[in-house]
Amino acid sequence: MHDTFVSNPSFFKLDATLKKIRNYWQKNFDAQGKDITVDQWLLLENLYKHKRITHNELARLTSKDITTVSRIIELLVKKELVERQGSTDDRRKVYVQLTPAGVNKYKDVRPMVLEMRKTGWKDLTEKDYQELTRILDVIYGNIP
Amino acid sequence: MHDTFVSNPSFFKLDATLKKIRNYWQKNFDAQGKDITVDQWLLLENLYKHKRITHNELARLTSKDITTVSRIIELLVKKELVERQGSTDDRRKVYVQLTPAGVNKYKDVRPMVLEMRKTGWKDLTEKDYQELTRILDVIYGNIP
DNA sequence: TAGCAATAGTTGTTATAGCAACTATTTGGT
DNA sequence: ACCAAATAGTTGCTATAACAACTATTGCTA
Repeated sequence: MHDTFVSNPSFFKLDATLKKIRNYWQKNFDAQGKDITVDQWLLLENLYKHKRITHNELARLTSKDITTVSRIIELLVKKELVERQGSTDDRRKVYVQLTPAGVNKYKDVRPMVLEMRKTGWKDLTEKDYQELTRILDVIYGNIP
Repeated sequence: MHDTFVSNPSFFKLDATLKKIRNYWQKNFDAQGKDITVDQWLLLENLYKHKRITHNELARLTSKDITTVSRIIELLVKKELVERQGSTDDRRKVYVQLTPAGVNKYKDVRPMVLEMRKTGWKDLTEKDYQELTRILDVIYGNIP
């Protein structure tokens, strides 16, 4: 734990990298006329995987605030990619799931996402991936 | 470049880690009554280092959109931590620098930031830092 | 079982992010 | 010298992020 990295801008580098990725994804979505944002895509991905979940679970799965999830879902409902269903057993809960159009959107966009991930990882190895994962997990766990 | 990581959510992990750090920093700023946001701090840091620079340079240094910089500077000016000066040689340019109160704020907040960086890097080595830096730099460079 | 705490979700507000459109200047090519 | 292109910055708009306050339920406990 020397000053060399205590004073170094790792936060800045994480932020800059993430913005670069996010902008690249968004530009590609726009260029292909996908009419979707990066974060809307992340929710679609989780809804495809989990079929039918509450706002709360979706927030936990995506590391998003529940208010943010609520508003993104609102936009996805307007686009008719997602539908909400009030729970009958616990009337506080609202379940969310993809519409058929939402499933199509997922299948339509997914190949692009895989390609873009490949682009980001060019010249990096499986070991690099594991190292990145490990280091980020430690940092995440260190923070109270 | 196997499917194991092409399909894995590295974007998500970066995003989640960054949010964790950002929220931790902000909570600490608030708890100590620093009356400043994380991104405002990043600008202060750069202004302290570079003394007197334009919005444009600040945007480049921080990986922020120039419109975002313009608005954050506006808030810092309202807090009287920063002052703007129109350039005389090129009248499109606006130079920005810390006020004496801004310098004090920087010196007041900096020890907290160093402590929080230490917390994030607990149990990690200098080599880990270099690995993270290397991997993020490669990803950054891969993206057009 | 009455009442209070906890939980799920929405709404309001402020900040950051990025694009488009705009003004004001400066630069470059002819 | 003139006009088009480029540059610096601001403003308007939409989306994401987070906190606080609020409603509507459900669970817990005295």
